[in-house]
Amino acid sequence: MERATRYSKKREAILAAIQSTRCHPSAEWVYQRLKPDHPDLSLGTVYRNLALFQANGTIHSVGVIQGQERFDGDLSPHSHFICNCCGQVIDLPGVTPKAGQDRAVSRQYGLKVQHCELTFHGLCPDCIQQEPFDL
Amino acid sequence: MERATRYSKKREAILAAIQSTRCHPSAEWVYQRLKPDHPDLSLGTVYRNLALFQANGTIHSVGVIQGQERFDGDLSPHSHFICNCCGQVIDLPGVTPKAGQDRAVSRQYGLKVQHCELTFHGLCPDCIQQEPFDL
DNA sequence: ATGACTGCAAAGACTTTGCATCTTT
DNA sequence: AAAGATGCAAAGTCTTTGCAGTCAT
Repeated sequence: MERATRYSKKREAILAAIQSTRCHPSAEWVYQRLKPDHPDLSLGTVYRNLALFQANGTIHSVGVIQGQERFDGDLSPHSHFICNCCGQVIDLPGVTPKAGQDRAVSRQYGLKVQHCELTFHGLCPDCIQQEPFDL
Repeated sequence: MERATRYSKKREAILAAIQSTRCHPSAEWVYQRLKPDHPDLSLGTVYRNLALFQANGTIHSVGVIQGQERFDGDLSPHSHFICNCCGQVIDLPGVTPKAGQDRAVSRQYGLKVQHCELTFHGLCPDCIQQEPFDL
């Protein structure tokens, strides 16, 4: 038997915060973002709800970047670029893995592929500018 | 001026440990692995050397899996499958992103792509077997 | 009322770091 | 001898969790 889920104003606000930004937020970011309107919000609640959203597939994890886990509320197929310098995550709509590659891998290796992600790493426009030229 | 690097028996052993396994080890794994032969090895040294290897490109990070960062000493182009259940990382030789996609992304988005990775998530053969069938 | 949700603060897990000591060159 | 590398333990970060009080149904 699975645990029932009730309505919660803060849960709603946490999800809305994630879904209304393209910055791929961390728990701390969500907390700081909502703190002004929800002065009694606690970081523990943010973490608990992020775990819940992840478990039921409402959001995805982008992975741990510079020590903090980052989340994405956009479930449409797209890839990410992660800046090695500032940690910014940039969406790459339209960029996808080869079609059918997940099924090919499943068959070929006897795995059950549930998810596939393509990620690019490097320097974002901002950090390219700030790079020293004599290196 | 950059800092010189001297020889160190432990550094050599740490690198050898990573390069001689396909398990994509964590710092703790390397530490436990070398402890018998190097009783005075400390975890701090493992971390410091892992950071060094990563900085000079001798090893890659596979990312943080279930709380621990995992590393890969195999620099040849290949992809990874990560088990959502046990955290095991499996190499997928021959599985690669679309050719030229990194350059396309660089151009299209004004980024400087340095690295691109394709990762699959799901259940490994071991965990498929242990899955309950009535779910 | 019942069971879920939350705040708070403590605990946990992993990683980093300061400093004295030991090694390599 | 100089500068790097290490052990040890303390400190740092991010995340999880226990418990008592609060809220939704």
